[in-house]
Amino acid sequence: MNNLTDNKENILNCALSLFSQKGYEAVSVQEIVSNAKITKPTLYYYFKSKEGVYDKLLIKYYTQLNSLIEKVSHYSANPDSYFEDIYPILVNVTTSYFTFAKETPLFYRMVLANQYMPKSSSVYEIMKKYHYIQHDLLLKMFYSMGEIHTNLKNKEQQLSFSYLGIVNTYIALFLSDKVSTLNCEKAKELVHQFMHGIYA
Amino acid sequence: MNNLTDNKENILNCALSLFSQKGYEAVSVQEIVSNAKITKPTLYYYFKSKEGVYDKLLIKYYTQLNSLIEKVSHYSANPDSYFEDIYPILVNVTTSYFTFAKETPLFYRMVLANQYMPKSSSVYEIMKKYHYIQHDLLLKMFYSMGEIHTNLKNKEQQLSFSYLGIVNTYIALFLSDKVSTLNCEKAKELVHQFMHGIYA
DNA sequence: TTAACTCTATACTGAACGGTATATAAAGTC
DNA sequence: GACTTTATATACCGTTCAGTATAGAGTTAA
Repeated sequence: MNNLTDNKENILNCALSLFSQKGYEAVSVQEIVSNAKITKPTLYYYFKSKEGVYDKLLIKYYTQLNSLIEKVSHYSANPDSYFEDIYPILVNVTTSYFTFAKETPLFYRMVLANQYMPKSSSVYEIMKKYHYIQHDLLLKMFYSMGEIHTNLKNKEQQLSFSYLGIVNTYIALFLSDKVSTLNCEKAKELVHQFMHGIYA
Repeated sequence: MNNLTDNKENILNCALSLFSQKGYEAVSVQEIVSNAKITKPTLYYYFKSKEGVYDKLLIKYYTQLNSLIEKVSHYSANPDSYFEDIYPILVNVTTSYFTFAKETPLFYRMVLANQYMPKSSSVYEIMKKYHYIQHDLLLKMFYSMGEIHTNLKNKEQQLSFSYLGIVNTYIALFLSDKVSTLNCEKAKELVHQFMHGIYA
């Protein structure tokens, strides 16, 4: 194997699978290279360290996720039209999350695990750089909504976190095979529940 | 140190702190015994293995959490009285979670991390025995509610998970010092939002 | 052909890992 | 006090850990 792209990608794919299944700490470099069918110095040649592998892996996937959320989370107010105001934005954001999770289930398992990663974990600081960008985007979005909708004012943070909390539980259910679909209908359902409560 | 209870408790306390901060895999037995100021054979005398420490730790705390939730999660219907039906049950359950998290913040950080623990983690099977009991209790509660309130019917699972998702995000915010209080008012606020949506 | 650069390997490093063998100290019982 | 049981230690075990030194293969340009 002498192709730069193939080797890097191969290593990242093996690392993704292993980190996703067992967590970073429990996966050894030896295990990654065994799965990738290369030797350790090759991995170190490309990535310098185990953490280097982790860093590049997170850059690769979080960049995608964050771009996706960045693209759909801009709130432009239409307070007089329910179907052109908060509702469609949240449906779009939710659908984007669902789409991403369906396309990259292994990575999304890592995203879920990262949500509550212990702060003294050896890779917390690396993870932090990428993971919380989406939080900022969502928070920004809710602050925009709070400017127009006064009953959201001063609740932006908890709404933003609650919303993401619900999205993540839906995705976790899907990834656990407890829910068979994650589509636009599900997104609408989720947003409807979030916006209007359990009776609606 | 020759007191059985003191040594066991001491070891468990050190393990709790370390597991909470760094995750099980990243904490070595040497580190635990150094913190506990004992030697390894002493730990092995009481707990047989590193996993034994983990198991006993989880039994100690999950038993408390699960009992607490068991006690307050029984739904007895009062559909004609809002303040004697779903609302107060959910407030009580939420308050119980808050109380537990405030009393045992270190352990609750572990609970949060356990929520999305990778399935091939070496301690997933141990954790699973204790962690999901609360899920079952909540699910059972929501099924009871769904028998009386037909608009909850067929949504029990996602409501149950969504509810816990929100509770956990509130607690996570508190544990991250992003929210200064977790009291009965906060619980009411959470339940109100959950039941009635973001505008209410 | 040679030199330089890129890529991949074998063999190795010292430290750390979970756990163990054995001796001894401390506590309990008769 | 003698004996038994419980509790704690020193020293050790084989394996695994992340990472490294060095050699060699392949490619390219002069």
